[in-house]
Amino acid sequence: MGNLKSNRRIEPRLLKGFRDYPPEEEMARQTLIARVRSIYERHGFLPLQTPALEYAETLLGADYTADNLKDLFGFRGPDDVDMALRYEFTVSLARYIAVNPELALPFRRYQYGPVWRVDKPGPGRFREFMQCDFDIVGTSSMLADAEIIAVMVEVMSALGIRNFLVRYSNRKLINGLSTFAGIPDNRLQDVFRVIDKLEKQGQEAVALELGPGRTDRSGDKIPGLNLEKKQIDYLMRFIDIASAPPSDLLDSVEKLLGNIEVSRQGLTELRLIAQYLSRMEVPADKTRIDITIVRGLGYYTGPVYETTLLDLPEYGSVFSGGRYDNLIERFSSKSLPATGSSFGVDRMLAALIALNAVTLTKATSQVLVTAMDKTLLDNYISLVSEIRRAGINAELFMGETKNLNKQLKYADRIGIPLAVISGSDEFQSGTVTVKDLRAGAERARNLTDRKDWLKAEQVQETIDRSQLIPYLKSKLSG
RNA sequence: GCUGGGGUAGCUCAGUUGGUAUAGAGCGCCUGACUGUGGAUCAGGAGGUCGGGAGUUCGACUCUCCCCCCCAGUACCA
Repeated sequence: MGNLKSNRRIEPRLLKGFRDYPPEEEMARQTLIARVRSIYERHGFLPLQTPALEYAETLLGADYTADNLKDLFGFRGPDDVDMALRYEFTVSLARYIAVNPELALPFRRYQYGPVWRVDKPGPGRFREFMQCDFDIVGTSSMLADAEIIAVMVEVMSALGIRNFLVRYSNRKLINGLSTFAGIPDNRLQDVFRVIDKLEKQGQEAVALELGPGRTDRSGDKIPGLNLEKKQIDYLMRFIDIASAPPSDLLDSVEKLLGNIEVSRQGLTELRLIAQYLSRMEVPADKTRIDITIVRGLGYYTGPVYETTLLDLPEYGSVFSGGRYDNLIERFSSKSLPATGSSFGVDRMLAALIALNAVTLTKATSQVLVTAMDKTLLDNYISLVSEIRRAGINAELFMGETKNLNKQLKYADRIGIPLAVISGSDEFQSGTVTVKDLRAGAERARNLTDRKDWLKAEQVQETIDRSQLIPYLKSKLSG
């Protein structure tokens, strides 16, 4: 078994929509996650992890078919079980809550990790990607929704993003409007899906999709919902109100929908959230009610939230969510209100990179101990150990070469800032040489002559061996 | 999924109407020089079955068909 030898060379390739996370990205991502976690935990959210694989029926509901299994990474696995990779965390959260009835409610939890979807990959869009959620389960209070929004604002700020806006609304506004306009409940989801395109496709396209449909730029036909003209007019009139000045936005909505019970309830909830946000001292310029926000997804029942980057509008919503009060109905007859929000880690990271809000580094070592003389190996080993004991990240060069040349090049390429050089000269005089590679790179910019470049003044110093640690520390803090 | 456009070295691309293309450039990479110093410079070098398969032809990177993959728009997004 396993010993069959084949000379076939395997092409090194990745599955469609999958990718590697190179060190510099992964380090930036871990920093991002650490910042986000600290905000979540400051608000009392607890970490929860759930398995990547779940029963197909857990993810899809009882009446899934083999066809449904193809819509996600689903398959018949070991023990003849139909299983699938999770495509989000919410269903797993619901399952967790359903099997842990003793859980103290409201339950605040956050979860991050990879999820998998069989989508067409695009720029910033993959089949395996990192998602980061946080939710409050077990309360209908608008206080929870306000807190979700407040956390979103804090997270964005903590990531170093200044120019963003969290907009929110309430689906109940349109729920009521639709009843009023005679749009059947089972079409509501479609209506939300179409209205969700407002930002990207514009009012005309939305009006067309609510009606007969339209043709996209490549000439492809997009079917419409075929609503009656009167119904479309109602919806478009509502959408028009969105451009009213914020001060009397809600009053305008009230004029149009104030006599519809559901809509009025939605209005009340929106006002409550705004009130709570202000009491929480969430910066007023970071949140705004925008009644065109609806979210395209099916399960939202009330307030919905979206975050846009004002400097990168093409990124769309980078952090969004809403209230979904039907959370565990798949697993229990009980109903459990919940609200939460999530962001795609990779997309957020891409945004941070685009905004220059992160620095990418390729090295974790701060010091490279070079090794040019085999007979001094013991010396090198104790040097690097000593540096590490002092709490400085360091590595000993382990390549095949003795060329100082190559060793410094190695350090330069991955961005290790300092190199410790210790040949026989230094060893005999009880000194070490420390080279500051960053200063060297800076200096090299204006030099074309190699002799000048080699002079190395202000770029390296030979110091007493006993002074090494303090010297390194002062270099690194400066 | 649908519509459209592409696939030539690791990357970006060039390659005249099918035959001096057993395929080139820049960047990158490797080796060496500059006597223990990353940059710059100079000199060498490795690397491609021209996405895969079938066909047309005396002959195909260049033409035809099928497949795969990539890009753009759009749909779906639980």
